[in-house]
Amino acid sequence: MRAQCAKLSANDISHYQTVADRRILELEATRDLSRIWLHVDMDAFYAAVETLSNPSLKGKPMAVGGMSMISTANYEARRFGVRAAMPGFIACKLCPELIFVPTDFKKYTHYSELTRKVFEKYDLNFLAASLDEAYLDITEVCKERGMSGGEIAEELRKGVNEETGLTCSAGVAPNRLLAKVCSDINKPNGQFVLPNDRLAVMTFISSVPIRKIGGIGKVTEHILKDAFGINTCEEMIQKGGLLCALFSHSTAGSHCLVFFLSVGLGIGKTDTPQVRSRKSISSERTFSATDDEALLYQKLASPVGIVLAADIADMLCTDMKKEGLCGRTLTLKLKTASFGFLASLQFLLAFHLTVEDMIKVRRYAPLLMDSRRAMLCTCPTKAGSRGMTWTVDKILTSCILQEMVRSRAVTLEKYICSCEDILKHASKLLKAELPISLRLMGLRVSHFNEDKIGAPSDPTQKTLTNFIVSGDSSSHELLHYGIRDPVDSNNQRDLDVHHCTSIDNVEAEKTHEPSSNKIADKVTAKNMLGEVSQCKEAGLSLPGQIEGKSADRTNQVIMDNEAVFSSEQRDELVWVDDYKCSLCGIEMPSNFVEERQEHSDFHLAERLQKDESSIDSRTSTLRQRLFFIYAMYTYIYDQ
DNA sequence: GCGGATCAC
DNA sequence: TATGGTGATCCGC
Repeated sequence: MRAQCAKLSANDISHYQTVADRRILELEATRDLSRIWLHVDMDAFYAAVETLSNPSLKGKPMAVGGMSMISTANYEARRFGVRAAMPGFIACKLCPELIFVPTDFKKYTHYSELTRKVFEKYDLNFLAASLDEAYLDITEVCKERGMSGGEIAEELRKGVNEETGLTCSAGVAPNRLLAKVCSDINKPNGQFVLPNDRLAVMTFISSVPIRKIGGIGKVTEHILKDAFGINTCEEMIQKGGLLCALFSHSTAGSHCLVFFLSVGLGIGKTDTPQVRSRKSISSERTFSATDDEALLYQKLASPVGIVLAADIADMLCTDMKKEGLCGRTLTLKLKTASFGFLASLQFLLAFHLTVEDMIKVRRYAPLLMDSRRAMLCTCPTKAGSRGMTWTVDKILTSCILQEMVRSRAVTLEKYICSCEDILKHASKLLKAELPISLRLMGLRVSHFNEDKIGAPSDPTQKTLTNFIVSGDSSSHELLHYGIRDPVDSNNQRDLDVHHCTSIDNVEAEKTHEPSSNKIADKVTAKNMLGEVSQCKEAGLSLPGQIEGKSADRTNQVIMDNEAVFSSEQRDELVWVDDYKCSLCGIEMPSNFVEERQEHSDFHLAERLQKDESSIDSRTSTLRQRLFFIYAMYTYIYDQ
């Protein structure tokens, strides 16, 4: 975005500034100062509830959660820097005295209900944002009782305290966006009132840091700061021209111009939306990374007879039954083990990576993670290619250490809710990903039965599969092209897996390295030093030890390899009669452009694999093989 | 409709 | 030793 900013001419900027100014005027015209909204936020809710049921915790630093993750911490613990969403073992280091209390949602739900009974007295249609937060439209109650927003807030907070013994904070403002910001100002056990006055709102919002705004998270904050120099809401307006030039004009979304400008103006929603029904239901578990297929299947569902608590499909099914839901889209979520640090280190050392290169590595990381897919897949993550500015630090953390999340979904013809159905389709989704090493799996069902209400679709219209199978279609031969119901594509998948077994050698080969690069390898200082010295032995040059082997030379080698691949092997695939693959005989019409490309890639991958093993037997220093793998991925990625 | 990404709590 | 779980939404195919 910075680059795009730089490209703008003075003319462009003044043009966009005009457009932005017009938008600002339009938005200003929509400003609604007629409502009074109140945002209530319970203070350290879970921690406070736990203290209530165990008063001996009072005054001591305490956190709700475990060694893996903390949900919330009381104010004593916060003084040490302990925060929600912090891993427990880190919190321990910050505060060795810290007391841990496991989460108990039953308790929190109970107290949440008590608070909501109080909220109801002020707004029957209040919006519950979570167990411990709610928005109330107190316009009417203020009028009826002739009280100010501040007075109502005082009374409500007192009521909550009497009812529960807990304290809360409140913000009163003309809209929800502002009310939320306000409730944070005098936290804990305090309140802040922003009057329904345009000047007051503008003065208030001008100095608010953008991160305080709901919807602006870590990433958006970083983009706005880094690319536009926007730190406060006021600057949203000042840099309106730039924002206008680079953000979409769509009317919704937290990443659109209208949203950013309204934040700058302190404009937010004032309506009471109708209660929205849920759109999906899911269950997921984190576990210690494994690539054991039986174990992975077992995480989805235990073998018959053995019921484990951590059975994802069963948990989901139970929840669905509770809510009486049936859905027809099933999504499998996967979190792969973190990208091996040692593997990354080898890349760094081998290629003297610049920042640019590191971005590439991140792009290739998913390919490296999963060599089988890498050969067929042409879609690595695009995150690194969006022109975001990356600090070296950011790259190191996200490129090397960040785990990768994927999802795979099917939409079925029938609505499902039984554990068997969920499991059947989930297993197929998982099967297509094997082999893989995972540390999390999750299942989500969406596209519920009720979704249809109000949808313009014609229930009598047949699906494509039905259309073909039922014989309405005159082109029965379509079936001969291998078009199947995706749900029933097991055979095809099996074929892929079979074809790809040879490719797994890339991965298998790694285990023959002097020290293995297995995913989720433990990284210790000792380990790392050992690895570096082994890199040396294997002929890898290290920074500062480079003679003729400069980064340029490295690039040259890669480019040479690329050139060879492109000229010789790219065109060797011939479609006989423009129809049949000369290598394996598979039939594919010429208009299946992408499918054909993928098919060629597959044969290419096969070929590369063979080449690599022959090189491996001839010479093969670690360095050479890294070159080879790098070039291979580069080529496939570019394809 | 799918998959990645972001966000809230 | 060790960095969660649930749900929503948006964007670009």
